[in-house]
Amino acid sequence: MADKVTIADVARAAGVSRQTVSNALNAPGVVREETRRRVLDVVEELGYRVNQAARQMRTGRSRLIAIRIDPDQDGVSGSVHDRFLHGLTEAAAKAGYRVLLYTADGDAAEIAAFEDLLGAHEPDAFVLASTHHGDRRISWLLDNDLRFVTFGRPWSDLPNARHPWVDVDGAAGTAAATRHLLAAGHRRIGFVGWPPGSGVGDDRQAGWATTLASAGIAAAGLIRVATDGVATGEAAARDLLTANPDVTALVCASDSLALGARAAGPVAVTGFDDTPVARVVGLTSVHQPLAEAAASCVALLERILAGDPSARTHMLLTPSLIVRQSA
Amino acid sequence: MADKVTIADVARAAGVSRQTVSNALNAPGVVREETRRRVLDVVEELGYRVNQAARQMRTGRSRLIAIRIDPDQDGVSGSVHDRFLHGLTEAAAKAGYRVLLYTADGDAAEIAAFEDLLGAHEPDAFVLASTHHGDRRISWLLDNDLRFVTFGRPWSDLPNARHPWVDVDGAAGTAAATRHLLAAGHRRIGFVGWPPGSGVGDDRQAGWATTLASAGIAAAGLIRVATDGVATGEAAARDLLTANPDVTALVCASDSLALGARAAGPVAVTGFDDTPVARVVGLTSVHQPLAEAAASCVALLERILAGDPSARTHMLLTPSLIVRQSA
DNA sequence: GTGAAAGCGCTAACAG
DNA sequence: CTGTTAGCGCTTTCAC
Repeated sequence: MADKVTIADVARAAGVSRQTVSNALNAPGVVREETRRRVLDVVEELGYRVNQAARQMRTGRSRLIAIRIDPDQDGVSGSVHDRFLHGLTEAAAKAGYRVLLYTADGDAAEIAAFEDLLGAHEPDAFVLASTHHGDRRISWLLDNDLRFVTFGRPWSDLPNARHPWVDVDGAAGTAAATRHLLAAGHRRIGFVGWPPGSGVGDDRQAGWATTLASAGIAAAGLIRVATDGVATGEAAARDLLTANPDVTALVCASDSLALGARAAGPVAVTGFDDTPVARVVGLTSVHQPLAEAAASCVALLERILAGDPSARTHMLLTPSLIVRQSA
Repeated sequence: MADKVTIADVARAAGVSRQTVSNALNAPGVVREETRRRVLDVVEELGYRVNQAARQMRTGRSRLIAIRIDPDQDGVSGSVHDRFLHGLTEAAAKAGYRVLLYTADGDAAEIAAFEDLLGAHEPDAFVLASTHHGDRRISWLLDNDLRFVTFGRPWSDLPNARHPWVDVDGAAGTAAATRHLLAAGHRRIGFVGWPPGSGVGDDRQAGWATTLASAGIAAAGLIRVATDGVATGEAAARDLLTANPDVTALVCASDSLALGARAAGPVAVTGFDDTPVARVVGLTSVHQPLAEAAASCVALLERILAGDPSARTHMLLTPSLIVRQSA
């Protein structure tokens, strides 16, 4: 590490004042083109880099984006968050931001983490993943007038809940899976999902239900719920198939459930998330465009941080169906 | 967010000087117990938190630990890095540090990232995962006298390569797997691994070989290598079984290979990494204590950052075998 | 266009 | 044990 080179060094070498260097870097229009050039050359030559801490003291901006990292929950779909995180880091870097990690167990703990972080490293924004009904983190951030984007739409309509979000259209995913099964000739298509009330789960179920409905096929009675997991998926699928022996295909709300369903009988099965497991065992699954979702989060954040009020929007991305042997 | 409360506010409220507040927080021994108490009470009451940027300008320490995040490589074992990252974030938080992420494609790019980071956010230390032969990142960090720990031992003996590292004993893992198979009555036990020269792979192979040797069983000719992956694992295992029809068990260098090997014939199989896939399909696999590894990295880093020269050590952790149906 | 001055919040050094 | 002074590197006024 060449020892610390400050703005003063650059100014001296370029024969200008410190302020001119700062302007050349931050307000390109203010400095004569020729001067700017010379300054930038010197910057390059000396390997000068602005010191974030100093800049932050002055501007109050850290160029840091904070996000929580969890232990892979059910294990199988842990890779989803992982891929999102990678995309976020990459997109953030392109926009001149870095990603700061924190952990927290539960909403209350996460809010405490917000306070901690804000007092210490002062991230410019937060990215909240896995939003849920009555998400207190969101109202807290809103109440405190902080900048953030959620990856996941606001499932409960908070009174003042106009915050920017990015999400993947789960219903579109299961709809694609259902259409695929219909095209393959299946007519009795069941659904294995999660207990109602989980936002994400309800959404996925809706995609299946509406697709069947618009195809003029009754779907009633073909639903079984389970907490996420392979064993529970198998049990649920077995129940469903016992009650409805004519069912030939199952759309599942997750790869875990699908894996279980697959073991429950000789039916076509689709999963959700396109996890490594799906790839390995040849499971047809709905793939979420996570890198794109992450990039969208950063794009939204950039506008928000630039003070663009029209950035209080949302983006709903469409997933794609990866067809493999299982269906 | 209660608006920014500075050290001056605390000093005023506590009726002491700014410096005394700073001392109460940073040098507990220097301040009278009663004063310290009062100051801390006020700190609590006002919700004061030290501003990192300001502190960093003074002390030159950011309380940031940087680590690279990759897209899940082969997909299957992506969860390994994920779990490590979670453990690192948690352990770092306990030690008062935060984890900063960056991406880089290749050693050269990563070195450029080091320079960037060091100039801007100035992380106090780096954690390098997936070390490899002739790792130029390590020599660069060493040359620049920077603080870091590697998760993975130094595979090439650099001349000045006395840096702290944490690793999991891969050989012990495959040895445990091999012993398990021997105990189950297997006598002809093959190995499916990666091409030689990969450090990690060679280590895992050695565990299998030495265990068989010390059991007085010849292992020659029972090795097949493949680039990591399910398909390649299956092909390699098929070859091996064709050439050695008496083989009844296979120790594999990864869960991917093991998954493939399993499909190659009716043999007992063990994998490595205890990935979600292994759990789901019931594959016996070697489990790495990643949270512990991460905590060890942080512990080492803490000592290094405290200037403890004896911290230039290493820690080799022992993995455990998770026995499932496959073996 | 360019330069000089001030100060963000903190802590190391010193004086009391 | 406590208080004062100074300055980390940068950018936001404000003169020139």
